[in-house]
Amino acid sequence: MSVVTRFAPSPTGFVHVGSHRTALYNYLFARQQGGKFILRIEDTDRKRYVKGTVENLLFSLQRLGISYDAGPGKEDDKGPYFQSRRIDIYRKAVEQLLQQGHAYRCFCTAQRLEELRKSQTAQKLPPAYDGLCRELTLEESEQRAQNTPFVIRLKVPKEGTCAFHDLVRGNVQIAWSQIDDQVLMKSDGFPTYHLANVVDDHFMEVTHIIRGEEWLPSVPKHLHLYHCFGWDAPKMAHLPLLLNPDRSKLSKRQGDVAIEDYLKKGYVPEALNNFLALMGWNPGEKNEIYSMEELIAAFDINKIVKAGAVFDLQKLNWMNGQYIRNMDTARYLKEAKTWLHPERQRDSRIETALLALKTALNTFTEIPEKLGIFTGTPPEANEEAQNILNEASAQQVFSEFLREMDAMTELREADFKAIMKRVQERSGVKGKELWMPLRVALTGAMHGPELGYIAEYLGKAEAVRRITAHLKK
RNA sequence: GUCCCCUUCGUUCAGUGGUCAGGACUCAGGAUUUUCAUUCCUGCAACAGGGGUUCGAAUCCCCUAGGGGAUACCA
Repeated sequence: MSVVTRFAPSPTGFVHVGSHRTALYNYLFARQQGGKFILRIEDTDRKRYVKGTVENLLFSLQRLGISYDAGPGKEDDKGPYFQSRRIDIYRKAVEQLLQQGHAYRCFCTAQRLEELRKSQTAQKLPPAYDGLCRELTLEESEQRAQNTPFVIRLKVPKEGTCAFHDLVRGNVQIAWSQIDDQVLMKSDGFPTYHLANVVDDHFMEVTHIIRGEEWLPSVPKHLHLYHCFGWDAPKMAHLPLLLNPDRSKLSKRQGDVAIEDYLKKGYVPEALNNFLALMGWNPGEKNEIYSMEELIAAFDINKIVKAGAVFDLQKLNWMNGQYIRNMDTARYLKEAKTWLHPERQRDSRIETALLALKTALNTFTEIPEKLGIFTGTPPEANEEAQNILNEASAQQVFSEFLREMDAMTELREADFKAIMKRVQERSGVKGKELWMPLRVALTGAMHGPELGYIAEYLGKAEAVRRITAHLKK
């Protein structure tokens, strides 16, 4: 049977990086196995629905290059892929459960449940439904349903343990006594996650459920549902969580958690994928830079790590820098320009400056700041730099350089080395003593990108002007 | 509280009974470079603790501690 995985987010906000990693793993596994990857929107909680998040989600997936074979906008005979449009399917399913005695209507009010929970907590008992409505006869239940609001609960076994195998965790056992009679259908007629998820995964023929670790404790409920329906359960893999530096669940309080935040900050989509893929799994080789194709080829679901991983910005930054440096020039220039002020974008020489910065960037956001050395007015040379300017050899370099300039119509980076070579020969000055005076004269600083780029960016006239300014009569 | 999961350098990932416990990021030092950055080299740095099992444990078992997750008519 061919593999089918799914990513099933709920549209309640931004796309969390952990959520994206889940999507990525599902995608990698499906692609590697030559299977199908589907996207399903779990919008069964009308209270939590946030407008625009579906669009946002689709956009994020697209930006990061994760394509799905079926899902919103790509319907097939297994759809629709919005749970809110599948309500009839869930109702039919839960009716079957009801008729077969696997589920029951519960008429308990929210108030009673609240009190129940309070008293249980006071007695240090685990809060759980006490089963008041569990033994109602179908007849009675149907009668009361006429004029009383109700939910439908799953009749969970009372004794024994639920043992199952997880692709990441191995064998796991949970006592049935720990499992509450889960609500399957809310009083508003919408299903809960547990019901909708199981029903959809079955009808969409999902073979592997790859999702976050927070779902591990509800596996018994799901397995019981499959059992009641008489369906085979998919294989499961519960992924370790992404963590804050203090090892709590990665949250907004301690930094950016939304994919779009990182996109906005100038991170390269490929780098984001590469980095996230390596949080919780690693091919175990020296190289850590992987294209999507390489990730697909190398991915091994059996080698997913069990422990949670701290989201390490330092490494992301490094990796992003790698992607920027390895980017082909055309794409680099195109992307880099989007980080410029509109007026700078019209600057005909800006590419020269951008090219010089390519090795100096970890993220594109650093561009405006690092561009300063090209576009800004040079700072007053500090004492150390001033000393360099005052050297007799510096003066010689200046005049020789100026003389070179006389012969040129324009100043090109490509010619710069040759020019300097001639200046060196004529002046007899070389090495640092040759270059530093020019650097200081041109930029006011002792450090910066390659001088040739700076010179070309400035242009002949401006370069000459700056050097002349430091020439002593 | 209860249940479940987890525990190798600061971070991340290798290592599934015999390894000098390895790689990557960070950091430090060095080389290259006109400087910075890049690149390259070197180095610092870990098996949570305690019991077993075994000739031999990071690797298997138990306990403890710590961390995380779940305990909703949210997902």
